[in-house]
Amino acid sequence: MARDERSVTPQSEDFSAWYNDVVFRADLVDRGPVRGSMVIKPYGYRIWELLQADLDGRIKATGHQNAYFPLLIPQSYMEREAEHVEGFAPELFTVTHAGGKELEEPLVIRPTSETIIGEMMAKWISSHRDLPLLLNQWANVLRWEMRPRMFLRTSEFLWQEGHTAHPTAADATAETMLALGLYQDVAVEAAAMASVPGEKTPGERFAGAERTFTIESMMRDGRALQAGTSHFMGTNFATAFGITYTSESGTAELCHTTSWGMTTRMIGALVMTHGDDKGLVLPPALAPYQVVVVPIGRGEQAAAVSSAAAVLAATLQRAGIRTHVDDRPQLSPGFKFNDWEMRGVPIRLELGPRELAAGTALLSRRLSYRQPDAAKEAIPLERAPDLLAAELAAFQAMLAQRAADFRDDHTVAANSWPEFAAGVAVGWVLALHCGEQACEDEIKTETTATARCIPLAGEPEQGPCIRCGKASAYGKRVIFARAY
RNA sequence: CGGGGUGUAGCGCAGCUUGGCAGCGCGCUUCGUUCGGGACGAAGAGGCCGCCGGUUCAAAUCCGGCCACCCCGACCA
Repeated sequence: MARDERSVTPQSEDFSAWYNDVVFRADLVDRGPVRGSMVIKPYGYRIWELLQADLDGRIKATGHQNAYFPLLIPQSYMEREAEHVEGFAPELFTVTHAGGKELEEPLVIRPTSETIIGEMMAKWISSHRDLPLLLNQWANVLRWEMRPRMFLRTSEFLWQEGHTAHPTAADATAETMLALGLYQDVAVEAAAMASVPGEKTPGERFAGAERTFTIESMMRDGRALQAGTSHFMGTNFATAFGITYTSESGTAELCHTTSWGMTTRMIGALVMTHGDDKGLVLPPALAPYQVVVVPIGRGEQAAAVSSAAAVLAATLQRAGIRTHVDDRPQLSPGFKFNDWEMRGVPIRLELGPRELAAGTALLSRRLSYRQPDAAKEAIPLERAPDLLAAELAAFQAMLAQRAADFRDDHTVAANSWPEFAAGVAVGWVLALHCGEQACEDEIKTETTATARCIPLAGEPEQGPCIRCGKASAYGKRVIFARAY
């Protein structure tokens, strides 16, 4: 391949290869020794920490408390909810030995914690006064995946899982929607993604849930990615684990439970939502470095430039802007420009003798939507904190707008099968569907597209199924797409 | 599980057809010169050629077996 060794595979040539190039070259991740495992490197982990802090704040602000449950779960727990075990059995890691001896009962490494938390909830809840019980945990989970992909599907991943118990179905449903709303807010406000909240069709439901909701996001190859999910369990787990309470009138009642999760997959989603052929593009809200200062100059100039860079960085830090000075002496400015573009830093400031003399810094944006040729711009140093705060806010908003425009530009409403097939090859399709599983399966076989969600905001509409012509279900259009 | 591919220096690869001193580029170390879009020179360091066995005077190379990882589908956050 004639391509420069130092750049990445273009998206248009092979999106999948592009993704791999970027996550490694941007220094987000490395491969672990075990199939499907990953080492999240400091730069990638910082993104996770920022997302985590944002989401954790929202979770706590809505009355949930963090707790931590064990990694190891008795195998028998998994088997108590029939659909749940059936759904997860193929993915389980099982521990059969400990202390050099075979265990009497095998332990599974949690693929998710409904069962062990359900068991504990049953113990902790006895009265209607104990409800609602609003728990969350930050943890790692393990699932044996057939086809791993960095961040998107690894055998071990990090997430947050909320687990709540409520007296009534209405309360639990409200909680399910509340959690979905938190995810949508994080996705849009922090990650600048254009997610669509909706409900999963029955075939796409979580194992053991009565209703599953999702936020679906569009990646830059037109595929869909589930970026967060929230489940209404009804009384399924309460029945399996005996999560009951005594009501005000003294009767024994089953709780209604929920669970909801968002994962390190979000990092992959960020990459595929905003990235381009120069590499990663990070929204300021989640960028480890929002501004990178590149000092330019050697010899006599170096000292003056580097101290000015340090002063500038300190000033910006004080203003709450995550700033980094790239003072690596052995590397040329040009190398650094490319490096930080690869790593997705929103704004770069060049500081050399010319700027020093003029009392300015040369500002360069990682991406300029609708003005791809926008030039570098000199900004006065004394106004840098205010100007950069504004620039970062504008950059964040620009990315969100760009993602929304991209989603809308790649979404079509189809009323015929040819339209459907063509639409789903390049993006999302809104179509009426009969709701039958066999029909969904047929669509998948023919186009590889699946029902992503029934958008909450969809307009009421009835008509014939896009595939089989039977009467539509759900009362509105369904999003179909190829998915990750 | 099906299909394809790859295992040789930290990374990317060549060498294998036709057996004969283990190579190249990048990176790394030291010194010097450089620094406004991926700098240059000189001198260095770095190897269980995936593993096990076989053939041979001699195996990275030929033969047999095994293992691992990657990519494309089915499963999934």
